[in-house]
Amino acid sequence: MPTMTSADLRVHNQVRLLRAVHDSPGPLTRAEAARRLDVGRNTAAALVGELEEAGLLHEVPAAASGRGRPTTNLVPHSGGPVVYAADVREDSWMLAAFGLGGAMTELERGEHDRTPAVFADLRRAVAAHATARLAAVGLAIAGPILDGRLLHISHLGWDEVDLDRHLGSDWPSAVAGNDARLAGLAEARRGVLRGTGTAMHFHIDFDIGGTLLLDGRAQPGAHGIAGEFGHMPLTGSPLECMCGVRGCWSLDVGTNALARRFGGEPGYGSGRRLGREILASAEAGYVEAGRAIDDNAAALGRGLGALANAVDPEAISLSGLGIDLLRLRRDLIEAELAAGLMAFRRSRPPRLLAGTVGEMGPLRGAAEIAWDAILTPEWVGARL
Amino acid sequence: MPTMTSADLRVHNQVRLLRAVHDSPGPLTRAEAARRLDVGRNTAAALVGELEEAGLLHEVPAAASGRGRPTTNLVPHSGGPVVYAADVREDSWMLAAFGLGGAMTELERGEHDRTPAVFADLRRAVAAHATARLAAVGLAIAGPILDGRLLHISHLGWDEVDLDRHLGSDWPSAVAGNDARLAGLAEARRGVLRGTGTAMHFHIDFDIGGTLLLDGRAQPGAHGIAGEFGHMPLTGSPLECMCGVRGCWSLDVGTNALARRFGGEPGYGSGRRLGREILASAEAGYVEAGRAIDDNAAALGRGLGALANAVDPEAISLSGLGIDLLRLRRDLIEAELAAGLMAFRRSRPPRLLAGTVGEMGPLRGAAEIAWDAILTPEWVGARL
DNA sequence: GGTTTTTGTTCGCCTCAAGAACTTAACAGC
DNA sequence: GCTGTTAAGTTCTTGAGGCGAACAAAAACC
Repeated sequence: MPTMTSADLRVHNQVRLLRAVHDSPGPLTRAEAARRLDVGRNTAAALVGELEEAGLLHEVPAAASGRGRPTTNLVPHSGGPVVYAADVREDSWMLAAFGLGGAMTELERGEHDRTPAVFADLRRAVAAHATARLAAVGLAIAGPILDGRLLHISHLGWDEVDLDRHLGSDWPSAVAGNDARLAGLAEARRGVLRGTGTAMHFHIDFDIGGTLLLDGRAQPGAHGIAGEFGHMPLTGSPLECMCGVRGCWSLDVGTNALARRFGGEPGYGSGRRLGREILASAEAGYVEAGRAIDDNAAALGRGLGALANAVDPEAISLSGLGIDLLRLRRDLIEAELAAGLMAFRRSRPPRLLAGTVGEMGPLRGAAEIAWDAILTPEWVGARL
Repeated sequence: MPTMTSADLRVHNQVRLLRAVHDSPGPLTRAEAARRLDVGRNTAAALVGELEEAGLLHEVPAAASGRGRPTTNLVPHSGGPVVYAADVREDSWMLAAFGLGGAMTELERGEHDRTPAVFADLRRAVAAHATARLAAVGLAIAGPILDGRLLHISHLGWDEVDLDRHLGSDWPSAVAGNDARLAGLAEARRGVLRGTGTAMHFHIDFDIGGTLLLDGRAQPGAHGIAGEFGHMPLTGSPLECMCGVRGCWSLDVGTNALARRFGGEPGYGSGRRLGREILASAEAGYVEAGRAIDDNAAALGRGLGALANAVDPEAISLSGLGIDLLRLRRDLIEAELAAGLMAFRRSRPPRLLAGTVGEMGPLRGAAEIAWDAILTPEWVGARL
């Protein structure tokens, strides 16, 4: 609970108003905003007026809907702040701009050579698209980020890659997060998990990453490296994992597990490709491939059940391969999930949902954490 | 972010002041409170004055400490609100009163016959000690509580015991929580986890219960039944658990696991007694007992490592048998914990701490949730 | 006994949101 | 096409909150 004086109230309510605009799925009218914030029409007028003055919001006449005097829609200011978000994957990257409300404009994308040189590319790209309007940069990275700085991505051979060193400090407040966590955040803010209290999201690719979502916030943990659910021994694999632990859940779920089964080489690239082929074979009816998919789905469900005992989520959403598994073997996943649930919980299992944000999940999540850095009393207050 | 008007500011700051008094480890002076809340001395005077008026706080002259005009200590009002907290265990119960700041007064305790009739006893006890000052009741129960109402305690044969039915509704705002969760909350508020951001607590008794603590709040999950970490298959046990799942961590950790090893009957009572005897034997140097303790400790550490990968806690505290295991085999627990951690995390393992609140942890935690129900703008505002 | 330090107290100032009363701009019905 | 209804916008007054400045009080220090 922060200190607050009557003067701080204005900024407090202005932030609430901006958040309402940002979070609103559709266009938000001034009258509706007043209702949502539970302030009078007069107060809303004052708030909006000052935000317009500060170049943070713009009013445009709204199409009349029904009786009554028509109102205005609250839209981003043409000169207002934007955030850039980048998604750095194992072999490619992408940079996009996001306005208030979440409108995306792709800026640039590229491949990279699997060395930290990608961050130099990114830096160049941000500089190339620099604007005075740029207010924050959000980064999604396919690996754990310790204390917001140090990357440890074993399959790329990145051992203690220092983000600060590679990115420099010429950007306004850069914030970074794990891709799976940010994908989950995107689902919680703009996808299928919107409005949930306690939820989990899992992105299934060559392995599993995930996050715990509480009231629309993705939990980072003490050092920003929470969410490695894939590296818990939930399904009894006897193998040793690249992470240094034996028996990880990820050894049984994801495209690496599929590839390994057919003698393919597990790995982020080849494993993923082979895994996709196996998925296609299974869909085409090949029995062996189908069995592999079954085992993958079963292991997924079993692990989710175990986690549900600990977390008691209202809903669990999946992305990546998880969406395919859900499409092909939902019954199996749900059966195994139930088998992993303590008996008394089986009458109220968590809802199991396919993510709706899509491939851009990490990017959208990165935009959200960047906006979170902006939509604070401090930043808005300084902007006037 | 709640709506706030200038009139709400008063209550907001009054709640902050009461919380500061409640959370302060030692006596809190008015001057120090003003600094902590970051309000002026004049404002603090006004806040305290109104709270004294409302019978929520009392000022007593403070012993002068160093230079300067002496100030007053903020202490509970002699007619102010108290909360009652009850701890209902498998065969006994206890009721106590807690004042603002956490001062405890035991009211009554008793055995029970392992049927829900205990709640009638409890109801009688609360009625017997009824006061106009009673503002809320907190309940710690040794089992999961679904949606704050339905108990499912398999080893007692309680299947869908409805708390509301057994307790009636003649109490002011009763809140209930799982005992392990509340023990963790007590550590986070008044024990070894005070001040942590992301932390976990585990109470090890005949099995394992726990909770995730974020900024001093114990996470309840969607239905209030989060925290059953003991019912995840973290250590590869082949056995079937009473909870209905195979391979639970709890099958390898806790007094039941010790008892089972020596052919004893697992169970909350006998298992616990036998487990304690084995612990004593191990301390006395008996080799077989020592091995059993070793295995228990190793399984504990291994599970904690797995969970730390997912949660990234800054600290993990233990209570119950966990304190003994930590005392006897900390090295083993830490080694196994490290082995379960992803390699890159091993340089920053979570701090592993023995809880300091003690046996009354669940009771103190129950008092905390009861006070949480009181120290809100709504309640304080209504009280004037 | 004077000085320093810390705190309590009083008073004027500025800001905020609320509420009431009024105005404006659409739609609906005849 | 006119009038009534409905929902918003606008204006002004009002009460409350916290702050800062100036002053008073009560202890310790020298």
